[in-house]
Amino acid sequence: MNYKEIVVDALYAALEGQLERSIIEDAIENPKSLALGDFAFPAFPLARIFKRAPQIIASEIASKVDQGNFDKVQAVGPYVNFFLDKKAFSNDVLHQILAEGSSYGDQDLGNNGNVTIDMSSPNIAKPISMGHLRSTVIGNSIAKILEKTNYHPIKINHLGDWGTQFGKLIEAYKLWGTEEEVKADPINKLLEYYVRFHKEDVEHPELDDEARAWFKKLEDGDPEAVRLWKWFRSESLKSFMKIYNKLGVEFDSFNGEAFYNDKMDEVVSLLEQKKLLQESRGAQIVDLSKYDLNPALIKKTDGATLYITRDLAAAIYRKRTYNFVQSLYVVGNEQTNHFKQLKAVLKELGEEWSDDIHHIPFGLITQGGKKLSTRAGRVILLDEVLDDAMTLAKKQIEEKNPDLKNKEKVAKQVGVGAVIFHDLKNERMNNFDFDLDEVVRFEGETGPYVQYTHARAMSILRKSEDKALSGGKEENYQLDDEESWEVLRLLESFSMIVKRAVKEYEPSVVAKYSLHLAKSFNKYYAHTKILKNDEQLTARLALAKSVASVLKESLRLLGVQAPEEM
RNA sequence: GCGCUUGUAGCUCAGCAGGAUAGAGCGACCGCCUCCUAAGCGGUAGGUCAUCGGUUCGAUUCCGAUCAAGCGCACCA
Repeated sequence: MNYKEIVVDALYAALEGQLERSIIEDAIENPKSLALGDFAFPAFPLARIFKRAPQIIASEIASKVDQGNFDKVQAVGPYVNFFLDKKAFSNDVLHQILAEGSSYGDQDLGNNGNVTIDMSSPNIAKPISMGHLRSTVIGNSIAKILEKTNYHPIKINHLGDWGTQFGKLIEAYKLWGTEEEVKADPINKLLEYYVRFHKEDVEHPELDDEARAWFKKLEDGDPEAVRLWKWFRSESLKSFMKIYNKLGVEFDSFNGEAFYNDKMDEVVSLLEQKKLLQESRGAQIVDLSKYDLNPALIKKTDGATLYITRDLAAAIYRKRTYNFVQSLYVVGNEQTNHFKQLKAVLKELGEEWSDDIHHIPFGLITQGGKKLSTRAGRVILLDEVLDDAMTLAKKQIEEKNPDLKNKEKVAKQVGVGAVIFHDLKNERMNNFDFDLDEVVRFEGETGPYVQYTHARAMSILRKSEDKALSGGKEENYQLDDEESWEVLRLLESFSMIVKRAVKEYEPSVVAKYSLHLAKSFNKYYAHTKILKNDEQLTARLALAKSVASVLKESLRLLGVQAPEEM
C-alpha cells in the first residue's frame, strides 16, 4: 500500500483543486523526526500563490483536511504534519511481511534481463588482497540485489591469467623455485618469486629480456611454458576457491584474459574496416579526441595487444553470448578513464549498446596512507584477515555464550560477516585506510551487531513456540505505541531501499538500512517486554518475526549469513 | 598542467529528489543485567557542515571559483 497516496488524496481534497496532484506529491516530504509526523506538507511555495503567510495557509489546510484516515493532522508553523493510522499501518505491514517472508521487497524492475558483472578478477600467482575483496563483495551484493529486482545477474571472474608477468614468473621459477615448494604453498611461493624478480631486475635488467622471451614462448605454445602456465593457473585457482568458499561467493564464469587471446584479431580487423585505426609513434591507436579522451592504444609498437584490446573483445563476446541489458564492471575508480575509453571505442564501432556498460567504481584501500602494491610486497592478505576475524569471533563466543552449539560454524559466519559488512557499510567511493581492529570489530555499527539483533529476535520466537503465529488475517497485529512505530516505518520502507540500492548500484544503502532497523529494534527490545502475556502479545511477536525476517533478508543481500543463535 | 573522486564532531561516516533544533558509531566520562542473549540500552561532552561567491522565500544539500587530499593522464592491468 502506498501511504503517501493517502496523504496526497487528503491534501488534494482539502485544497479543492487549487493544486495539481503531481505538484502536491512532489512537495510532500519526510519530517526529520517521527515526533513531527510521518509526512509533512510545507506551505512555503503556496505563500506566493495565495499571497498569505505560510503559517496561516498551513493551519487552514489542516482544518480542512479529512482527518478520518489519520491518527492526527496538525499544522506546526508553516508545515501540515500527517500522522498515519498506526493500528491499520501496523496490521497491514506485519501481515504482508509474514505472508511474503523472504520475498518481501521483491519487485520487477529488470524484466529478467541479463546483467553481466565483471568482478573480483584476481591475478594468477598473486594472492587475493583486500583490494580484490572490495570488488568481490560489492559485485556479489549487487548481483543479489539485481536478482531481487528481477534481473538475471551473471557473475564473471575475469581472471588475470595472461600477460608479460607470466614471463617473469616462469623465469623466476626457473631460477629460484622448485616443484615441491610450490606444491606446499603455491600462492605464497609464487608471490615470493615474483617479488624477488622485481627486486633483482633492478640490478640485472637482463632478467627482463629473459622474461620477455619466456612470454613469447608461452604465446607460441612452447610445451614447457604452457605446462608451467597451466600449472600455476590451476594451483592459483584452487587457493582462490578456498577464499571464495569462505566468503560464500560463486561465479558463473572464470573466462579470464587468456580466454580472449584468439578473439582479439577480430576486434583489430573491425577497427580497421571502420577506418578507426591510426598509426601514432609506431603504435596503433583509436583517436578519441572528440570524446575529450586520450587515444586508445590498441597495439604496441611491437605489435602486441593491450589491456583495452582484450576488454573490447570481452565486451563484444559478452554482448553476443548473453545479450545483456546491462554490463557492469566492478573495478577500482583509478580505472575510470579506461572504461570511458572502452565505451567510446565501442561507440565509434557503432555499437549502441555501449551505453549499457557501466563502470561501478570504488575507493582505494591504503595501509598507513600508502597504496598497496604487490610488486613492493605491500599486501594485506584477505585469507589472513578472514582467519583473524574467525579466531576473534570464536574467542568472543567462548566469553559470551560458551554453551552455544556449532561454535565453529557461527564463528565463521560472524567473523566473515564482520569483514564483508565492514566493506559494504560505507559508500563505495570512499577510500579507507586498512585497520584490522576496525575491520574485525563486533560492536557498534557492524555486521555482528545486525546479526546479534537477528539472533535475539529469533531467540524470542523460539521461546514463544507455544503461541506460534498463524499469519492468518484473523490475527490482530495492531500496534500503536510510540516504541514500535519507528520499527514499523522502517519495515515498510524496505522495498524502497532495495529500489534505491539497485538504481545506485550501492550495497551500502542496504547495509545502512539494516543498521537502522537493528538499532530501532534493539531500542524497542530494551524498553518493551515482548513476551508479556497480554492482548498485544501476538502483535509484538509478529513484529519480532518481521524484523528477524527483514534483517535476515538484508544481510543476505549483502552476502552475510544470519545465525539463529550467537 | 588537464581529468575523475573526495572535503560534515578528536577518529570513521549518515544526512534520499534544497526546507522545521545538522545525526550515528568509535574514543572519553557517567549510568542500566533478581526481567525475552549487556555483541545490548541510556546520558554527558564534542560541529563557523573546507573557504568565498551565486541561484532561491529558504542551501550541509544545486551552480561557479578557490584551497586541500587521493587517484589517473599512450606502449602495465
